Amino acid sequence: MRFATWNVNSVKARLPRLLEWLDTTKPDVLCLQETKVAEDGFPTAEVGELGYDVAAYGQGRWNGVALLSRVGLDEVRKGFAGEPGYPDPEARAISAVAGGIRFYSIYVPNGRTPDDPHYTYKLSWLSALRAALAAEIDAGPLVVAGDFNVAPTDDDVWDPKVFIGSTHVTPPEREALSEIRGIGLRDIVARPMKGDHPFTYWDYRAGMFHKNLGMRIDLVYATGSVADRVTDAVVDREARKGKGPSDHAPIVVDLDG
DNA sequence: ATGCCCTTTACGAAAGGA
Repeated sequence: MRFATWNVNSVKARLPRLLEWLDTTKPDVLCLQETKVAEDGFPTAEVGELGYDVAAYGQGRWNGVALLSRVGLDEVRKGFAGEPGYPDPEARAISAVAGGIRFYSIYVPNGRTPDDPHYTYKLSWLSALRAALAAEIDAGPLVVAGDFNVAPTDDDVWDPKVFIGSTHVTPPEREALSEIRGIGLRDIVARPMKGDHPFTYWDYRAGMFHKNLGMRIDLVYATGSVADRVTDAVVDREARKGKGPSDHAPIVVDLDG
């Protein structure tokens, strides 16, 4: 089984690239973030022609998550129990069972700056996610994948000095991720196609991608029942090249069986 | 070369991203 996660930064703007990527990479399950469309605007028919079922959760202009699967999609849930909003609910989490695994596609709030109310919201959201996951960690195999908007360690940013005083690297954010792992989830670290750091995001500006100045903020957390089956995990930086890419690259994970 | 910000709504410009 092959699954993947990808922040596409608008599924409409990325549709030609998404379809080409699906056709060549052929994941069984794909977790999408920042789709930026309401459910009725999702290109369900287009991905359906490639054999994928869709579960989408969107609100239009911002956010938006989805799951694509060609091995079934059951027990779809939009959001999670106790999920905070700002103050209204935002489309940042969707989960469903596919191929015997419950997959979460999540888009963690950005936080903006450490003194911004959105930062408090980010920490609350991560805490609520941990609680929701803890309640079902024993229910079966689980994968939580997506844009966590946190670089777990200083090795996960291209220059830690640049990020002093910024979000994505603060101790409370990193502790929130550690607490999520603490309920029984393992970080499936992908191998980079280039360099020593499996970065998944590179700013569009200033040739950051071409200098490989990125961040590892897209993550795959999985229960041991899934992690023990991993045969390969890679950041597909090919998908970040060329004309009209997302600013994030997909992570592709292969499982035995 | 992989190449120097993008997407949304809305029709100009502002917001958000990380």
